[in-house]
Amino acid sequence: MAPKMSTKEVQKPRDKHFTTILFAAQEEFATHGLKGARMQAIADRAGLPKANVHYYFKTKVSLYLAVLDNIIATWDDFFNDVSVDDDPAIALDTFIRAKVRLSFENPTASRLFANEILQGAPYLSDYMREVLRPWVNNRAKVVHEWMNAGKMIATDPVLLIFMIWATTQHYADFQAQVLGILG
Amino acid sequence: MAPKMSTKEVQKPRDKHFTTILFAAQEEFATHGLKGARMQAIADRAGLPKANVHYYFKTKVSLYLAVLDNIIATWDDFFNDVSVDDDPAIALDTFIRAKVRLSFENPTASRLFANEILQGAPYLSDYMREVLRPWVNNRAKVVHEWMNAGKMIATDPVLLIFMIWATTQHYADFQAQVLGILG
DNA sequence: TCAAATCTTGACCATTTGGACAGGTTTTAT
DNA sequence: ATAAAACCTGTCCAAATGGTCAAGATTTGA
Repeated sequence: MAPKMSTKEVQKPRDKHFTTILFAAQEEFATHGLKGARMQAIADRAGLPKANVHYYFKTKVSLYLAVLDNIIATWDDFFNDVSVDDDPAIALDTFIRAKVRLSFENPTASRLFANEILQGAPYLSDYMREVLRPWVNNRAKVVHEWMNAGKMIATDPVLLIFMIWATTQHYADFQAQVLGILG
Repeated sequence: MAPKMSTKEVQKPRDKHFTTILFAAQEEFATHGLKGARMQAIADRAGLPKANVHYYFKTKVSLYLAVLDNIIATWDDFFNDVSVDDDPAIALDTFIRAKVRLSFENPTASRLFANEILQGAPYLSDYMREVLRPWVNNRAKVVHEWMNAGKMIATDPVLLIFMIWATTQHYADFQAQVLGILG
């Protein structure tokens, strides 16, 4: 897979196009999915000849993986923002705010991630099992403490997290629908 | 566009394949979108030769439109289930139950519809403006009455409807994620 | 019964698409 | 300065894809 962009590195001027392509690909994949995306369309979005895109990313799948990798890196940073040792109220508040901010700042990434999951996460199954699942269980523990302290009505913590996730995700994903109906 | 399947008609035995293809296409389009869907894959799902699919639906776009049309017909029935004159509590309850039921009974349709909206609803814009928007405003009125009666905390009724929509939609759309994380 | 209408499908075609590649240009290191 | 490394891109190609078609099979109606 392509060089990691996740942790900030001294970015050689020549790598400029690398980032450009990554973003162009993110939009194309988010709109049309892996199969629907066209390398030519990605090249056009990036303002580069198609052959140049292929210089940076050998195949369409490797480009797709690089985009996913990039998104996950962003989200990892966000996941680490909240600690289990925090006050439950603060942790939950931080979670909601961070999720809303991410969904609005980078709706394309949210959409692409959603699309991948809608297909059964074929390229993310390992990540799902090893990273996302433990993280949710970890967050759920915090919520559970909160309930035990009598600070909120008892309910399934995991389901609560999913409800928050769903609501914020929805606003990122359904911009067009919301705008169309709310005017 | 192809013959309406929405309202039940006496279904000639020869139209059997018509429905089969419609369902196969719904799944393929829901998974891969319009561009990503392959006519051959739809034919395979339907257990028919590709040429036979083209006999019933001239082009991929016309098949896509027929699928959308079919989904909208189902949802229209559901929209009409709730009346403005109902007691607000009952209306809201009915809305939630109907939406949850629909999302679970036919998650593929929900997903396909979501996918279409994610791309700015290019094939649904008229429907969005003329049907979906007035309907939401209509539902919002019911919720508003409820608030005025002091039966619930005051908030934006339209936003409330979207929150309900988002939560139920999410469970339909993200089956894979939920299963992967909840086990 | 039998001809018209409808349905079925293998074979085929034009276009699109992902990707290879050679030859050229620019940057980097010494 | 200069050679090696990295980058750029026009051109090409094999495979995939949406769609056509003609010839045959089946159903329908009178």
